[in-house]
Amino acid sequence: MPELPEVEVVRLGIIDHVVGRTITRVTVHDVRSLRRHLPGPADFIHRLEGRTVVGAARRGKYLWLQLDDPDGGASDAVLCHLGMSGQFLVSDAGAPAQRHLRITLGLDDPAHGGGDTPRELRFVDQRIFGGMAFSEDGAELPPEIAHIARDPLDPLFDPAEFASRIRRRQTGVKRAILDQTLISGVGNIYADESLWRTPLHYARNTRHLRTKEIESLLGHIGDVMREALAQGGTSFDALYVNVNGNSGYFDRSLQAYGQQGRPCGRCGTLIRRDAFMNRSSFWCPTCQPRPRNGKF
DNA sequence: ATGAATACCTGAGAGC
DNA sequence: TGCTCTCAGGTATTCA
Repeated sequence: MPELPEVEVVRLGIIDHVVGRTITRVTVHDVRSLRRHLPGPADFIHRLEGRTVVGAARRGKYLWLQLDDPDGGASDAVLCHLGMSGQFLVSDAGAPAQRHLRITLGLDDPAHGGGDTPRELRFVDQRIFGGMAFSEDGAELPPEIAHIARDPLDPLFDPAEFASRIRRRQTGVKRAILDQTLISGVGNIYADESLWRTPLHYARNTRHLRTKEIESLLGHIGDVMREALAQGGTSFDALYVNVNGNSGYFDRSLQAYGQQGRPCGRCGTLIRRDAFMNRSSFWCPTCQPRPRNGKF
């Protein structure tokens, strides 16, 4: 389940394979992966073919390929979201199609004059929660995601503003940190891990959080993401990228997520699992006591 | 405006 | 064995 660290691993994994390359041919295998590109697949293909990728950027869980501006006009982008199951692969053009291949971007390398084996950037996505869209004038920040807050790894992320905004909310703290307009990049796994570390129960009311609790939570969100990124950042092959969004973090370091019935690493109490927001929350009943009256 | 619920998706696994 | 059901969850949309 790609959250911020996994998306950053993907960005780092593909960047050297796409920057400086021209998109020669676009194949849309499944139009559902273009759900957010309203003009449709023909328009998507037309706008991409012939453009050169000059960079790859990210905010939260969104990733975008920055395109050159041949007319000296607006600098466009290809906006991508991995959803639940999205992957990017760099493949030889002749390699057989993957099972859930949705979109293929054929790449040319002008610097090598076509002498190398042609490569493709392939978007594979089993559940089609992710997708791609052409973003006009979106190179710096796609307007489609301008409402998304900066993420905790962004140097311009403002902790004081976050503290101020979250305290004006009247909801559970986990709902708040999953809200991408307050802080981006946090998904269910890192939400539970951060809340366990702080520790805070997921239903604690944002309005009654103490300043120290917000500061601590924010610190742990940043820590858990940096640790996950450090573990995932070394796992991809430099030449044939198969970035599957699995940073390798899951197997070793999770203290709460998916740990129901196992002893808490801090106190030994068995970790519990609750249904929450059509998903699950994992928490330690001793370290993260359930609030009473929605307060503490 | 804010908060909460729902639709969108596929496949693995459980239960019968 | 084959069927039905449940579960995984990020985001846009809809409703209160």
